[in-house]
Amino acid sequence: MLDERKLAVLRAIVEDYVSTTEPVGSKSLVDRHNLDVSPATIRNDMAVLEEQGFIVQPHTSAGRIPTDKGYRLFVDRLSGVKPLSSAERRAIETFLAGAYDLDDVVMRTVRLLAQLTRQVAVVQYPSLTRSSVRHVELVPLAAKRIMLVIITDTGRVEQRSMELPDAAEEDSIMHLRAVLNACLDGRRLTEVASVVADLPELVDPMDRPNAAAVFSVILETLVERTDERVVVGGAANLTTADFSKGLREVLESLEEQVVLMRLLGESGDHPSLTVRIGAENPVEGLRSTSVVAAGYGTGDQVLARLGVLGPTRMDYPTAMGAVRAVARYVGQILAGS
Amino acid sequence: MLDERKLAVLRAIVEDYVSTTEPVGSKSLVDRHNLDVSPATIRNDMAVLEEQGFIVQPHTSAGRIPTDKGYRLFVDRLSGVKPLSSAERRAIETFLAGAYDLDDVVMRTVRLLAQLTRQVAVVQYPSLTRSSVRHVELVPLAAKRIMLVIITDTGRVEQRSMELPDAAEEDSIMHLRAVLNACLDGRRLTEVASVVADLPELVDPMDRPNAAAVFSVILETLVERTDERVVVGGAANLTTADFSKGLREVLESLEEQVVLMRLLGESGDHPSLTVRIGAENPVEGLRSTSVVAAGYGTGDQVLARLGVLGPTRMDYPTAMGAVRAVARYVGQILAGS
DNA sequence: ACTTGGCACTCAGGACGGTGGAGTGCCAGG
DNA sequence: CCTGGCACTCCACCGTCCTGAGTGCCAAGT
Repeated sequence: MLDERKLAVLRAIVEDYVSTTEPVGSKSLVDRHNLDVSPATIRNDMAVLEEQGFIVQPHTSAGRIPTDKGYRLFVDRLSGVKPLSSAERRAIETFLAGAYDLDDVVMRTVRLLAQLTRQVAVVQYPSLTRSSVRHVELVPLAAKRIMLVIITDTGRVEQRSMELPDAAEEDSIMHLRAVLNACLDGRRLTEVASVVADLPELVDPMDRPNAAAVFSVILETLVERTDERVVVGGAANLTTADFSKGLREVLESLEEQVVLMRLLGESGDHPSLTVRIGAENPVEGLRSTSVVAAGYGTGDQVLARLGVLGPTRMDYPTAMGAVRAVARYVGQILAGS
Repeated sequence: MLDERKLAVLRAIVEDYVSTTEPVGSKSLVDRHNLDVSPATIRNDMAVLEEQGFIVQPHTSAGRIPTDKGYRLFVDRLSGVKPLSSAERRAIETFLAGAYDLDDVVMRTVRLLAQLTRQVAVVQYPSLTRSSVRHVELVPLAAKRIMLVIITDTGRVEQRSMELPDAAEEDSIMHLRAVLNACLDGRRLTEVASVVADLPELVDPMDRPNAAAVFSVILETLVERTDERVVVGGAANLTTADFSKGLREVLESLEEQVVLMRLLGESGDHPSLTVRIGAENPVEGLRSTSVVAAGYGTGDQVLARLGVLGPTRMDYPTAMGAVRAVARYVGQILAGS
């Protein structure tokens, strides 16, 4: 149905349109790429491609531009993942190696991705539900007020200050802390709920009310709160691509955590590259953008996802290369700390 | 030099221009506001105002628009701070009251400000240098690796994972932790440097190398690192105001922490409202924007600053009202937690 | 059965020119 | 010092024309 040349034509159209931002016509195609046929032939091919829905013309007698479906075919069958230059690889390594903090890693990653791809970068913090507890700390702040700090093996630190029902002695808080650490240390967060249910028995009856309060906050923080943090960077890159009035819509979407999560793909269990093009996108208002995302993690374990967002007219091979490479390096960094 | 009426004219011009985005002429001025004079008179006044540099015409025979100097005069002498409606006050209260976390407070504040003013909101985290230590926690992660967590009285939690020179027993870490808390608890961060200098003597000689490492990281984190965190929200509001191509520049500036700090005003010791108009702005690239900022804190203590950023053509009275009100409420919330 | 050159056709976008209207500056008279 | 009148300026808008890039189709060639 689509012979070899027609595919080549589609590829050429995508490439040209991405680099020039202008509808591409049969003439300019033949001399830019060395297709050994005449413009007329190309026109026939283009007519077919258009009929099949891979390209359209913005108006009669203008060049063609790819449709979402066209990009999809391009990504699936016509283009590979462009590997980074060695200079870029080194840049990534040195840039990420300097980080000393989970926050810092995430921040640097966002900047890096944005700079590498000249698109908007989106990085999700290592998922809470996939990490395990490394330490629980209770810090007395006032008579009836403590701060709860939970540290995970991925380096995430969740903190929450809370009111206690009863005034508590330093001792009883320390005891509670010991119990918590003994029972929760090393547990996957998904197990926490069941473990916590059994805890009250281990606590001095006097302290039960306080303990119960703490337990419920722990559950709230670790289990119920799905709020996975997401960081965005490089929004300035949106100005290059003219979304005309849609820009506002895009910027607004980027400020909503929930939207960003859906964007990266809630499933996200496999580390491979995911590409969502235009209307494939689950988010209303980002229907004119594409997302290239990948999971990252330590070893085989996928902790979270990261990616870039840009206009559907995006340099997919490069974006995919950058996302994949960065995801790998971030995984290494996290594994090593 | 500028009589009463000329000032009224300037005020009217600013108000009209802000609300319509269009140059305002003598005719439309007289019937919109009830100045009891003829357009011709107004024209004379406008000629004077223009000569003095308060207004300009974009081109001959168009209306006038205010200059930075004009806005400055408007803010200083012609407009008060518009108090919020009671509905807005209630909205602020309920919205902020729901926060359970410093992070949460900051995030909510940003959203609130952005929504209230329809501008870009900028909120700085409570300054480290102005807070005091409430607790220091050392969490063993591996044989030679610990996580250092510092909690301040403003609710900020700074964390940092670090490598130790020697493997350390749980005991010696707990001891170090006790020493640190005994000596640092309640200290202003500015005092930390001198206190830490005396610490090594209190530590078992065996543990000195590890202790030294920890101390130096504490200093790095609390003292040397000026990196005050700043959060931005409502960037989508920039699209309404047409900066044309300057938009990219503005967005880029907003992604740089350092720039944002300078924007809010590094001085920032007084809690009162600060307005920076156009070229008054210290930041290259934000010369076409204005910033309305205020300090916030608990009681008389200024912890940090927050504000909004928008085009010079901005509704100053409203923005000032919102910023002032939000700053106060945030102070209250922080004081109460 | 493709490919090719030729040809007529379409249409967005830039250049040109005219017009209307909002706004101005200036002046002479109240 | 204010005011009405008047001539002037120039942007924004509108229709027109024109050009060029690009197309679809067809008939001829391989």
